[in-house]
Amino acid sequence: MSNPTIVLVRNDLRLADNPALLAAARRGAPTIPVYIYSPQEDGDWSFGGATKWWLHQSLTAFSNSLKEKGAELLILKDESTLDCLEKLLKKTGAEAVYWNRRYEPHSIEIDKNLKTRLKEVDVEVRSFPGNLIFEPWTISTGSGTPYKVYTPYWKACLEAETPAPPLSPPESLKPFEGTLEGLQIEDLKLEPKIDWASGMESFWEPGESGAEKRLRQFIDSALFTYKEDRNLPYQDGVSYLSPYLHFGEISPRQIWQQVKEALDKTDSNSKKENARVYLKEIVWREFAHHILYHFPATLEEPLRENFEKFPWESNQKDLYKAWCKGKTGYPIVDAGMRQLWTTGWMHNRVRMIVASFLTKDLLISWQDGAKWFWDTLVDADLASNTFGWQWTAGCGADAAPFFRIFNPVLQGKKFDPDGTYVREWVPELKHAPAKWIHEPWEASTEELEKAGITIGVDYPEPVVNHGEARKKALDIYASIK
DNA sequence: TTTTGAGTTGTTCGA
DNA sequence: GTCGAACAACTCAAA
Repeated sequence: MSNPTIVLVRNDLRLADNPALLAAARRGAPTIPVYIYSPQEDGDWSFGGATKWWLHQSLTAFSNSLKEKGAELLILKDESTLDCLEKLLKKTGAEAVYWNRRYEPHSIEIDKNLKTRLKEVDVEVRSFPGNLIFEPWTISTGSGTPYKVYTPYWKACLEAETPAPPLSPPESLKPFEGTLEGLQIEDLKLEPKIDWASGMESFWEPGESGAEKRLRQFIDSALFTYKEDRNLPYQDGVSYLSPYLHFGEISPRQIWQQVKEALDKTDSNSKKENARVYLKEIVWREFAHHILYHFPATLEEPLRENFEKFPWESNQKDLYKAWCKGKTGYPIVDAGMRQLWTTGWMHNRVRMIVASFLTKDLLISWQDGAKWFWDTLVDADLASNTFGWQWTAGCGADAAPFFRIFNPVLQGKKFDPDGTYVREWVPELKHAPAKWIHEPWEASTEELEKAGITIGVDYPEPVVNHGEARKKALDIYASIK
């Protein structure tokens, strides 16, 4: 068994709980882990700027950890993964190709094709489940259809077979002795030309060890207060694991196991409840993948058909721009959009607020919102992004009832009562008192002057009147029923 | 096939 | 200031 094993590396940039890599190690032959960069194959969904930045850091980290195990990460670039792989097979005499499964429609297409073609030339091809806890086709309703409502889906997951415990990292990988001409990670040109990433660098540590640290930190300091604190954007009440999960620097099974252990160890019912709320969030990610797998058209189209005729505003470029740049005049919305722009991430509570504002106050399509998030989020994930946007717009699975329109002022007062979050991201309002920081247009001229703010000069006027916008949205929603 | 109960994350109005 | 009800049906999942 000396002919090498190729391991296709994708969004599974970790040594631990990596079934394909472990299987390659166990096969005993030299292992060639290869990352093939082929943006053309992703079509409309090629990597956004923030994703590229993260990927660059993460490939570097993964390449180093592979080295410690004895293997070299080969970096290649090609318009076709298949062509690239065929050349590599020829060059190396490899007889097996392993990978961990992907679940996005176009990824499935590519991987299916790879499998067929490679089998035709007698290569041993194996794909493994590693990036989800529950394979999307294993959870179904009593009548065999996919779930469209979360609660029964969650119950079905709990009743399904207990998730297998995560796998250990391979002890060592046998190196491939020949020479292979690969690219340097720098050659992929993933890093931005102009240096806009400094905000991200100070906030994030991409890579498997960064992921482990985050999880430990979260379990030690925030898991048991998660239920309430996850809603407060000025606090570290959330896990910050989304980008690590997206790139597979940690697996959901690893998270599940460690959180479950912490949950089982405590006797406090309240702590158990808090941990359970977090596990439910991990399963929301599974649900988003379940929906995209069974309804691939939801990438572009609403799951609920009556929304196909929704008259989204398509000529409001100025409003869209104001939203993107965080200049809507609604402080909590602007704070969120600027946090996103600076760090590549936004607190989930605020994601709901800005998404509700775009789709219901500005009546701009969820697709436009999803595109912006895709380009700016470091955790941009096709399944979660699509699902989240459809959910807020009211056209997705288990979606919010149409009359649930977030009031950006109330949300601000409720979840950022002192204005700490707003002051951090909207420095123009730094000296605004908590009393009116979420509605600066209500302040008197004296108060504004005292805080050094002139509305319309230092900080924008509200781009729409929320009360009126709400009424308009309700009318339209009523008309598409 | 029909029936029944239930459905993440809100807001507003009126007492 | 606080509280409960109304919002408007509809679709899903299971019995």
